[in-house]
Amino acid sequence: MDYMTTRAPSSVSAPAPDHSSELARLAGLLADRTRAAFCLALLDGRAWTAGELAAYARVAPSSASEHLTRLTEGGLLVQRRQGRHRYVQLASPRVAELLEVLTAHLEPPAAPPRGLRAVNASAALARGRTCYDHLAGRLGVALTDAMTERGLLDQDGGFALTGTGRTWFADALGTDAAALRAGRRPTARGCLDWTERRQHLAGVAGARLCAELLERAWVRRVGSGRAVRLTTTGAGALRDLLGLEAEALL
Amino acid sequence: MDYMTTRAPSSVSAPAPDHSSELARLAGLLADRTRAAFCLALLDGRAWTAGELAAYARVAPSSASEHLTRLTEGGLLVQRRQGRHRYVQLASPRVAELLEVLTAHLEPPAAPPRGLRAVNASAALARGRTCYDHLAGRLGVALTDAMTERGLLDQDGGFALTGTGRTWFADALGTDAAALRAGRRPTARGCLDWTERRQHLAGVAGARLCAELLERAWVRRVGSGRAVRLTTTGAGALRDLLGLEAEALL
DNA sequence: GCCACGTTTCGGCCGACCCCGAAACGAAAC
DNA sequence: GTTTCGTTTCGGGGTCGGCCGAAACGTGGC
Repeated sequence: MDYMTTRAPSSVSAPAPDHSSELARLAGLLADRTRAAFCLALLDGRAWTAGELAAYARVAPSSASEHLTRLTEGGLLVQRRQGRHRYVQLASPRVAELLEVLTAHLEPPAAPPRGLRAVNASAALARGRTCYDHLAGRLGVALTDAMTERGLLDQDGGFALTGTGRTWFADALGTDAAALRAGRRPTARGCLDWTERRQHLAGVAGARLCAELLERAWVRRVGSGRAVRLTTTGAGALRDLLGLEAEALL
Repeated sequence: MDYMTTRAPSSVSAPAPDHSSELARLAGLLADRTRAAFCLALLDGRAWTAGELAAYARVAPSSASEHLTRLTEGGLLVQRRQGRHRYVQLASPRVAELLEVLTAHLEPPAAPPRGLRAVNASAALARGRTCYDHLAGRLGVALTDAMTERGLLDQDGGFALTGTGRTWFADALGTDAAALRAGRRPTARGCLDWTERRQHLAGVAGARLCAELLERAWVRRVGSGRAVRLTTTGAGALRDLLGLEAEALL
């Protein structure tokens, strides 16, 4: 095996032990159409049953079961057994972020939706939806823009909540600064919106905002999917709080 | 959480056309030990020849060639043919970011380096190195910390350059605000350092900082790898500019 | 022109793994 | 108890893709 000893970039240290194997293993979890479909579906932040995912991805329940075991043992999903159901969910916001970064590298969607039902569904998703645990779609981007205009967010030098942004979270939403710095998760970060091709607010702040708006019924889930919709009271409240004119999102 | 008790996701639209196939295809590019090793090696930001990578990953040149073709056609690498050499490089900062996010999810390295040469090499890397086009290791983290203490960076509400940070870049480094907002690449973002387990400065600002320090010979590459080292003039200059006490990094 | 050498193409071998259906398991419903 | 139904395990078939060596290609050096 002479090629092993041929003129190598000799001083370039060892090939990072099995860092490469680890990376390959992680990527391999997503390197299958069915498993990728599972993860993208789970990106809505909710827990799905094994059967639901099997039907969604159009594979036999047995295949779905094996895939879920792999994804769980690989650390991407967590599961909870309840009666005769197996519920799975993304393991953490970090996994959601990983999926976001990967999908941001994909080609823009080529095929427009076909059929009336599909058109309606995709229109609802484009208007507003959850992205793991924060808000996305036109609603998410509009909120992010309004916060930026008000000086609550800084998108100019990166992506961060400003000082006034932190006091706004405390005063308007009752989320104080300590709650915004929970664990290692970043307080605020941008998440690329795949319908708007713009950034919207993610991180702890994005999650708190989403939870609070749902709690106050300013935003409501529509259907059983991840689509959400602004309520009329929500529109009024957000106009007061952020100067957001959002009639188009009702 | 009530959303966990769901029914069949019948109305949850189509399984996102072949978004899942696309994701699987992308992940598949990295789902191989050899290709992953190539990409991690290329994360130093430089161009490698096919033969160098083959020797590095300990595979036959023929195998390396096929892998490189796949990675290039998959969009992760770009190549340039020069004489009888084929130089490859990461396709963009976005690819570097993708690799960073993925490696951040890996287990912390289990095996400590063995052998004197390996220990020296890994010590040099831990002290300072390039991470694609910006600085990492203790040097990168120390710079980031100093900038944060001086109020040039905001790591509290996310990760962003402050107003004073932008003027600092203009005054101290001659990089004006326009140059910091080049294209869609974020001005500043955090990049998780895999030796320090802390964030260091990446994005356009991180790249400009690294380029400028190399240009002024405040930092110099050591060996042929990605390790870098602070020079004595550099230590003095950075003490003046940032109050950075960095004798340990010389 | 001829050789050296980095790279590529091709054929063949082999292991990994994705799919399914059949059967078993276990919890809930009756 | 029996039935129903979601899930899991197992075996088998087929494909995909990794690896290599041998030979061809093409550039640069002599």
